[in-house]
Amino acid sequence: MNVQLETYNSKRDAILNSTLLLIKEYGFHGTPMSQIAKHAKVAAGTIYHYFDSKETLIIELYIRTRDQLTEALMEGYDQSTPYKDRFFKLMHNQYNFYIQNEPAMVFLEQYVNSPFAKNFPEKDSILFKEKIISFFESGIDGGYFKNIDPRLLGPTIRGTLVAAANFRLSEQMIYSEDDITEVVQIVWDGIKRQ
Amino acid sequence: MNVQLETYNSKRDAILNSTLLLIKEYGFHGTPMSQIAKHAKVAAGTIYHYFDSKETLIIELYIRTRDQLTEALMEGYDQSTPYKDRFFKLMHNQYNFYIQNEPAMVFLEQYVNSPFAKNFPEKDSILFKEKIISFFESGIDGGYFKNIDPRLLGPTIRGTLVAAANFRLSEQMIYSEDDITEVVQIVWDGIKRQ
DNA sequence: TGCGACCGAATGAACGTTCAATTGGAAACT
DNA sequence: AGTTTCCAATTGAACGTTCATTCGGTCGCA
Repeated sequence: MNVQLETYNSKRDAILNSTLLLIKEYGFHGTPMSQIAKHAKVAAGTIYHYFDSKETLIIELYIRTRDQLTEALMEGYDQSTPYKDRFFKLMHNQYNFYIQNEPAMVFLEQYVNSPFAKNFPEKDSILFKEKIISFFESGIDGGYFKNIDPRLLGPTIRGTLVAAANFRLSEQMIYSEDDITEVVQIVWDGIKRQ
Repeated sequence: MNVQLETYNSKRDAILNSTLLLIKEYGFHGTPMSQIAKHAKVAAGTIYHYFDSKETLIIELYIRTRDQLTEALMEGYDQSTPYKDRFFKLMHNQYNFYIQNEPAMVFLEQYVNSPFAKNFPEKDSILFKEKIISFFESGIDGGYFKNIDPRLLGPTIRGTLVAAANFRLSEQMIYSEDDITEVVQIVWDGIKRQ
């Protein structure tokens, strides 16, 4: 049953995976549908069985990738642990996701800076954003953070983690838990109440 | 003489300016040469009098924009003032540049995440990067900063400032000097020796 | 008169998308 | 159980459009 479901989706997934890899390598405009088809080992027409157009293909790839990031973020989240531990856990998860999924990180960064992002309202992820924002708000209310607009915190943290992950990856460094902690410490020290 | 020089370059500049604005709006693949020509009020063929191809046009636009950022960064830099003041001055300048040149910021962000950046060696700007890195090194040696790999500091700071500038701009906020200082303070507190 | 700046229609390649045809496998029927 | 029916999945050649680039020609100035 599960196997059947996977079989059913296998081509769709292959198309999405190929799109992710090729876009990381050649960018949006540098990856024709024909190349995606070839890489995914399907015919060009097959892509249009699963996606209306190249644009919706990319938007659906964004949704899938963003959801993967969300899931990775939440892994091991434990409401009962101290706030600072939860914060560090979230940061570690995010940084690890970037390091372990370079194509996903590159794609997300390209996407958010592209016109696609403007033309596509985020819909359901708004709920997630509100969860994150309320998490920051409780950090401010609890006296852990400076009194910063909580909507500013998300992008700021993302900016730092992405920059650090990019650097680690481009330098081909073997990363360790110490590395990660060093970067997360920069974020924490930056926004914590002094 | 200067006037003649400006006249000589006016179409070239118009092409570069139009490219910047259109790419911010529609992205790389969304701005055809014909549209650039129309916006710059020149014929399509004229672009090829100044640039070999669309790719070199974009690369030269990157060089010009990056040099504008560099110049803005260095404005009012005074070697004789205290280190912390110089650091804050640099951060203010960078943040102000982003806020006041949104198309430039968006373009730079798109560019660094695009395949162009990989295929084009940076050449001369390496000198500038080394200046920045040695500035950070002296911050570490002087005991102001944590002992972080100085090559990590540049991108990390850029990530924070870009994220903050993006947020300010997207929220249509009137920004004030206090705003800027708040963001710079996050950067400073993050990397300073505790 | 010569030359660089400039024009814009023409060119041809590349691309996203379509579609008529084929396959395969599951239900419906005998 | 075998046969037919049916439709979703898949194919890849073909289509029409878009786009970067070219090129023959005009203009204006030295």
